[in-house]
Amino acid sequence: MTSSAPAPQVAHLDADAFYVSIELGRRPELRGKPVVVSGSGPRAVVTTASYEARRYGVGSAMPASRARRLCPQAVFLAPDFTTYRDVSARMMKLVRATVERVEVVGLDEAYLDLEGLFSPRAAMRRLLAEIKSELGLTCSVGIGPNKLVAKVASDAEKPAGFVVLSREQACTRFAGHPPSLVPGIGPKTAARLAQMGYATLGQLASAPEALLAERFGPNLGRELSRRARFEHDGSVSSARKVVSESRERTFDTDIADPAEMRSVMREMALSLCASLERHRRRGRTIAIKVRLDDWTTVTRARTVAAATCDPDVVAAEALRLLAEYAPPRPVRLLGVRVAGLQCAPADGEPQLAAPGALEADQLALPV
DNA sequence: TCTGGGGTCCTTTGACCC
DNA sequence: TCTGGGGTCAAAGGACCC
Repeated sequence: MTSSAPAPQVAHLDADAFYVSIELGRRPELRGKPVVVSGSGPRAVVTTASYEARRYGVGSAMPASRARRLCPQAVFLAPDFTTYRDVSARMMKLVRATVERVEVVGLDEAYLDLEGLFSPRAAMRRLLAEIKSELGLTCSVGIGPNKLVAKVASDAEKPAGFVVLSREQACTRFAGHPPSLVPGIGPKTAARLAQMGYATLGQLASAPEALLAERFGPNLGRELSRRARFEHDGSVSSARKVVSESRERTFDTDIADPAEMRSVMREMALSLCASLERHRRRGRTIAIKVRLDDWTTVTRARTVAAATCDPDVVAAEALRLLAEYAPPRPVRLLGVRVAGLQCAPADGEPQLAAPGALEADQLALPV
């Protein structure tokens, strides 16, 4: 490398087995044992598994019933999101005391803009030590020239990893890994790529971009090609706008009784509106989601004249949409959503129309 | 093996307007 | 009058992420 401008440095900080670690903090007798945080119903899934439980094949998003079969001796704990949110807030406070620009992604991870830091690596080491001593949590860190490299690097040596890579090093190191290693390439896209003969990031990186564009559309095609080369120019942005809020519920057993569906829908609309009200949010688009017993998922939406968080309006519209769809089979999930959110006007003030002047950004895949 | 909940964003399609 | 193109908006579906 010669005289190119110094690459911006980004860190990705990711708490290891976050929920489980918090639980172990208050139940130290469980340390070293397989521990699983999951719901309790027949259709619950695993939220987090300790590394001991992972050795038995237990992993996130797996049905809890299967986790129990794989590891019957595991201790199953119900999630306590109130505490997790609290610990997360304390962790992010420590992060912000170290770095000015922080992009929080979920409760347990964040991107940090290291620009301007005197000694980024030393600063990150100190931050890790602080998080460990104050909260008892171990984190993994990835550092790279962009968010994509940082993210994949932080995942590479979990738990307690500390991996610094240039873009070129990332390309070399992960060339033999499947494309799904990269965020934004999920199972569906990975399967299509595999069918085209691109089973590794190295192969994908040398695929003709025109071919990818033809198969996946110009935006995603180009993005796949760039990601395979670990190119990414999204910046670390502290402010994200909430665009929708929802409630949904999966039933322990499917329901077929319309009256029961209406009752659940009403209940969720009330809870949703209470939260919208609390956050001074209103939205114009009211949508429902219905998942049938055969897993087909249908959404229906209607945009109303004025933004609202009125439970009567939201519930009535949701019930109307449900009646119009009239689920033809038993239902396993119902949901309600309010989108097109805007902040409520100050009392008595008329609401200005949203400018809607969003930047024409590049394809906004995660990372 | 039988798949949560809460989100974001993209693509496609169709309506409507100029 | 007919046709086409472009822009915008809304709806629906789907992929993906934590």
